[in-house]
Amino acid sequence: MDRLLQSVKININENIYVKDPESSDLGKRIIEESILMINDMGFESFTFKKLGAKIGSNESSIYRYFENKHKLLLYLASWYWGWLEYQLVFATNSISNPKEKLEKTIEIVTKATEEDSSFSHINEVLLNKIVINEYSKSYLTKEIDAENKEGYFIIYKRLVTRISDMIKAIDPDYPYASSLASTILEGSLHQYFLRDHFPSLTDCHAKNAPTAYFLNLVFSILIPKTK
Amino acid sequence: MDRLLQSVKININENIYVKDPESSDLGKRIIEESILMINDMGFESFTFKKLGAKIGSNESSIYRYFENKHKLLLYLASWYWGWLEYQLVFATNSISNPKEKLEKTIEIVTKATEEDSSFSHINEVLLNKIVINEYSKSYLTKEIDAENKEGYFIIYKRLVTRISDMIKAIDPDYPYASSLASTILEGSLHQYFLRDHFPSLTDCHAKNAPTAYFLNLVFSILIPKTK
DNA sequence: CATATAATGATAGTAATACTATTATATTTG
DNA sequence: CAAATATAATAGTATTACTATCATTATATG
Repeated sequence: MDRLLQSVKININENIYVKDPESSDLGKRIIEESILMINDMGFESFTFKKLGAKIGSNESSIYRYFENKHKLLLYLASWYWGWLEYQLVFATNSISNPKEKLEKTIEIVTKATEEDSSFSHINEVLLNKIVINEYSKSYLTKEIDAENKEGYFIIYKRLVTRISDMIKAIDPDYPYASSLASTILEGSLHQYFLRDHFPSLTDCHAKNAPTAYFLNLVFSILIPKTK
Repeated sequence: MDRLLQSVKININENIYVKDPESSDLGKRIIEESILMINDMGFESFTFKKLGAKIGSNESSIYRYFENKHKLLLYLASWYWGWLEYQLVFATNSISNPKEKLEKTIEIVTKATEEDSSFSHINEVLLNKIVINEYSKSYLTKEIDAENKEGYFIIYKRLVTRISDMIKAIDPDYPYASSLASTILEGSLHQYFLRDHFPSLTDCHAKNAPTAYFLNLVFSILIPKTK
């Protein structure tokens, strides 16, 4: 990744945290270790008490950063989507050809995650796994409408909207640009999950196969004329 | 729905329950009321204690039917997918034209659920809502591989395979039949969720719009020649 | 450099959850 | 009617998800 990112901070809705974890060493350790732990033991088994023990800190100290583990998950997910959005904008900004631009976008949002050394306390590869396995749980709740109103999902929504806009730029008459955009993002996570746990339900077995699947899918729909 | 269903029992893996809830009045009340409660309060807030209070029974009695609420969710989901599979097979069995057959299938698995009077203690409309909002939680767990091995997801997998086979029947050269089939099933649930909570991320606002979206998607991919 | 302020840590406590175990009481069936 | 089975009632446990209070340790500022 470009060194430009080293001076970039992913901007996350301030209401998600009590105290910005980027603002202190303890905060960064909370983020760093929670990624490892949630990936290891799953979100259900993960607790602030266990996290405290692991980072040699106290449960009560962690509560000064996040109200609860749900909010921590929202933070991690927002960070991930913000990071992905940055990569997307950075890589596609200079592309003027709409088809090429969408191609590059699909590639970026569906490819296997690679480590980014710009954020030393965040393991992007594991964070991607967390998003695959846990992201749905952050919005499949009874509080969804209230939390959406609070803006806890803006980054994700902005990402979908960006992709939707690119689809419209290619085919203004296609009536399902938003649905297709959300299908790409959500569907990509799902294909990776299937690959690992229900291999018979997917054809995405090779590295970056989801990219090939979605490229084929999207451009079969949008540009059947050029076939 | 056809009266044939009245003599049909949805067959669910016996390891999901301790005692078959279909085998007693209390069992049926557990299923009936748990659907209402999970729909009302969400799976997280739902407990066997609350369910017991609601049906005028005891927490410990419910544990004689299901080990825990996770297993109950697996049961409800299996029942839903089994019910949907039955409808699908019933409605498409006599269709010999592969394209028509897949069309009918997409229609059935993506359309809004309607009440089926054949199973008086099960509210299919609410059960569909539960599947939309909670199904992912049943497999996004650390126990997924063990539970998959136990066969807790066979009905769902069989459904995806059926759709995948129909796709292959239309285009044997399309290399992503399984991925496309899983995208239809999972994507349909997701579009309904978006419609209710993130309307800007979907174009599926009208009744049964997901059906139109997926019909267009699938047949743009599979039969671009006939366009 | 002293001291105020903020950050962190330690300890305790609570209500609820997700159970298990035991015993009592109905209900069914042979 | 007796035996077996199903259900209900009660109690108990470890863990979770916090809240509250107070002590200690950094750090910042005057």
